[in-house]
Amino acid sequence: MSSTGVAAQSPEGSELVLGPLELRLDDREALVAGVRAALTVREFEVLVAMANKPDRVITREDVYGQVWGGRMPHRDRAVDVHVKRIRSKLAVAAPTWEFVHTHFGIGYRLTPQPLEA
Amino acid sequence: MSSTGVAAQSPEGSELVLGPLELRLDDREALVAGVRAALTVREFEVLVAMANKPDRVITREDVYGQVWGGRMPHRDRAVDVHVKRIRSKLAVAAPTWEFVHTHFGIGYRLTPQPLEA
DNA sequence: ATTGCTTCTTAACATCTTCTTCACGAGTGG
DNA sequence: CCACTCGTGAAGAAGATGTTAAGAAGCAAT
Repeated sequence: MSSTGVAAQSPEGSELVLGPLELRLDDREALVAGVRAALTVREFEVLVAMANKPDRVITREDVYGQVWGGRMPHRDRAVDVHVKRIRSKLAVAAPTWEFVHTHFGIGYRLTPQPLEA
Repeated sequence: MSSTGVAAQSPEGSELVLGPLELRLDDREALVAGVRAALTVREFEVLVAMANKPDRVITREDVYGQVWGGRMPHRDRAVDVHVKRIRSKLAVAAPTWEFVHTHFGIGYRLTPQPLEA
């Protein structure tokens, strides 16, 4: 666990907090503004992979390696599809926030950001 | 927002209270909205295992360890079957409440919750 | 020990969820 | 304009969970 960024420990166990986002690692549960996000196991793992480098760009290959293990097959879209579902579910729980940002040709970046100034 | 799912310990006999759910540990008796739920010993123990971590996800392995002891055999369904019966009996006593929630691929979570939001 | 009753376990089948992949359209940058 | 990347919806397969039933195992009373 040599993660960078804003990590926090809870009495219940290890827990990652990023703005309104709360990731309970032992329960594999994600809360957004206190609301359960109902992520699947894979979705949660993808989100955690990004959360381990908060506010930093992470490549698909990197995410794939952390979640699926091994090398990502050429043109595999698994990460994209999971990111899409993560976005949808987080948007339901916190419609005024943006979380996952796309970096074209590179990967994604997890940065909680209020929509509309 | 957070007026449901309040856990409490009684100083008198040991007793767990979760919303309309009341677990009398000494008597091994479960009351739902004041009504006796007539759980069997195993059912009661499974329910207590979940009640020890209210509103938190608990794995089948964890439940199994607490109730049966030792490691859960691969593909064992005992926990599931007991959860099913617990659900049925609690539903009889409190038809408008949901208690045990499934976390796919992980386990269960005990959170008293009124139906029909 | 035997009977009668309750509870537990296991198995089998039914249903649901999730993961993966495909396809196509939209977006991006040269 | 072209090649590539990404967003998105849908469908099938694999796997997990729900559900029911039957028999085994416990248990109390005889």
